[in-house]
Amino acid sequence: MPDQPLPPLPDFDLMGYTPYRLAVAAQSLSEELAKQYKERFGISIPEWRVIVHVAHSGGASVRDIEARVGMEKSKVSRAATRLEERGFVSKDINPQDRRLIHLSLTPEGHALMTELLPLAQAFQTEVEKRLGDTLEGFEAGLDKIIGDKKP
Amino acid sequence: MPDQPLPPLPDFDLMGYTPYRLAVAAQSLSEELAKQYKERFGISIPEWRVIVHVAHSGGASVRDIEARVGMEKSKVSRAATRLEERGFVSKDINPQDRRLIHLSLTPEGHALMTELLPLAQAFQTEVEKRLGDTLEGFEAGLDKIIGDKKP
DNA sequence: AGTATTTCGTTGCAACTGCAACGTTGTCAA
DNA sequence: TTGACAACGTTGCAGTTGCAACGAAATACT
Repeated sequence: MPDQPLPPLPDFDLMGYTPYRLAVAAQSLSEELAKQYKERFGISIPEWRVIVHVAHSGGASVRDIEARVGMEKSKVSRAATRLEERGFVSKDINPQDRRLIHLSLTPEGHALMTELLPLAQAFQTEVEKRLGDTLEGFEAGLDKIIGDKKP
Repeated sequence: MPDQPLPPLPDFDLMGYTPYRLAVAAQSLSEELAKQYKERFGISIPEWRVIVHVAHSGGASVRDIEARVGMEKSKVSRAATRLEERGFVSKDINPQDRRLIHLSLTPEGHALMTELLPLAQAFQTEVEKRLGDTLEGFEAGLDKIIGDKKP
């Protein structure tokens, strides 16, 4: 007696599933980018995000980065520690509120960013070129997924 | 003597950086989806990807999934082991090539997918609705980033 | 004032990850 | 056939992750 009593499943193609496709695309792009500065500067993705935000904001607390960049605070904390150990950022307590840690670029960190940022910009340009005329629609879609987070 | 000798950095906004935005969007969508079946079925993302591919292909080897889904083979292996321990898939050695492990759904796994897939489909529909008229351009952009992988 | 509550950053812990090394099995060629 | 080589899946290991718990510091409440 054959076991055919199971009703067929709805046919579901993972390769056409948007959340999956999005995850694959993100991983692909992230790895491609990370590879560049990982092997050249020894900077991981969390460290990259922290230092870029510090550079852009000109000094921020762990909580700032947690909120703006959407990283776990422990992740931020450990990334900041590694960056400090390497001499790229300094961690100072905020005298006004001594719970806060003020992260800022050291001269070495500044020098690092001077090398790193043009590289990142070039990658952005290359991505835009690859997206071609779909760029606009693509970015619009990203906006809709991310939602507005501009306080 | 003030320390102003540092040349200003190119102003770089992480929030407008496509690779970063893509990563955030992917994480957001993945977490939103994973939350549903994680707390209801105790299935992690790697497990989800494996079992969906097994269900769709009607049986696959670890290597198949590694190639098609883009997961590390050790990750596939461990996810498959967990799924087997929970009774959702069975791992049998392929008699033709005894190096290969044939993963297939158990009746319990089939039942799980019967519950899970409609949920996933509903999420897809919701995402499409959220993307609205940007859906087409967005998917086209994903295609350009992922590259064609349809053997 | 003094006390409770909240916020901030760090740390302990268990789970997960990627990578290399391994044993097993199959393939190829001498 | 035999031996070298490649493919497959698992496992050991070190590094990373998220979560909860923690101490220190600030704020709110009485």
